[in-house]
Amino acid sequence: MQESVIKVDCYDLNRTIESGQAFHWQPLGNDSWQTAWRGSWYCVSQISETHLRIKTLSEDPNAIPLMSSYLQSDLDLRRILKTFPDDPLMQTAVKHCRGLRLLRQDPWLCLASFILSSTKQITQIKEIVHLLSSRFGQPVTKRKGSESPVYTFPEPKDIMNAGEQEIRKCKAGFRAKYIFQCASHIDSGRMDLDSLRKLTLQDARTHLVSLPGVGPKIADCVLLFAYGFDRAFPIDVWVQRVLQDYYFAGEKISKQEMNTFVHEYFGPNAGFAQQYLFDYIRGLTKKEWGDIVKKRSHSDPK
DNA sequence: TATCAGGGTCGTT
DNA sequence: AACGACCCTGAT
Repeated sequence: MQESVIKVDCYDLNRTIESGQAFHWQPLGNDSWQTAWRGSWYCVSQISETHLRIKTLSEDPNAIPLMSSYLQSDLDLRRILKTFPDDPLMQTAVKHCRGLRLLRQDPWLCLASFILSSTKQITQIKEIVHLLSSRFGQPVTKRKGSESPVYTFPEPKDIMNAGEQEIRKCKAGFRAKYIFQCASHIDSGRMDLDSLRKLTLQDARTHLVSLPGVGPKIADCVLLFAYGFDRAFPIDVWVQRVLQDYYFAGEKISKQEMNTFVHEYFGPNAGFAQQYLFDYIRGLTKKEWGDIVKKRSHSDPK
């Protein structure tokens, strides 16, 4: 067992893991989460405002640093927040999301997760990821034969061997075909996810969008949550609502204009800002959101 | 019981 | 650019 306590500044582990960017973590007590990652069991706990603890059964001497990198625990969050636009909604979101970070995930798991995400709720996405892992992944236990194991997410090869019908049985629905086809592209070498790291945002995006079942939104999620392209800005139903209702006050606008606005307005860390807006408004009632929109139209008519 | 929406994409007008 | 199809489940 390897164990290490790492110092952090303004890191909210629970909020980060539950913010709809990663789907393969399981709660283990109040402020602890476990997962199977890189073939081993891992547990991350928030032990104070300023410290996280990482435990793992991995023998890899780099296991802890790799998990730290995944957690992005040494990122200077204040520096990021300073670049956000100074409008009431954004600043309220910043207060609400205190300690929310972006993770740096594995491209394949991230890609598969967000293919599964289309018109699904976050709890459903987690369930599908869990079903796929428990049926076609590799079991990993904290102690031999004790508690119920956690499972690694299946590799593309495992998905291929399982077959589309079995993927479908994990409640994947029409997404099963896409997962299967993407696995095929990757396993055969027609798509090399690692090679995308070296590309520009636009080039990497073009490659991702060429995959079956991957459109602009899912591509942007992978670019942001796995590759760390800070300007990638996924526009899902919630963020679309924010842009339409709040920033454009109901005014009709083309996708093109919207992308231009987002890039210029939210700046170099647009993706981070997007996640804050997403996490904030997702928790609001319809009425609360309506009130915010109303207030904005009084104070700042466009 | 019926309808809607949930971190979309694809193929067709 | 707009629209239905695609699977399926929980909430209203």
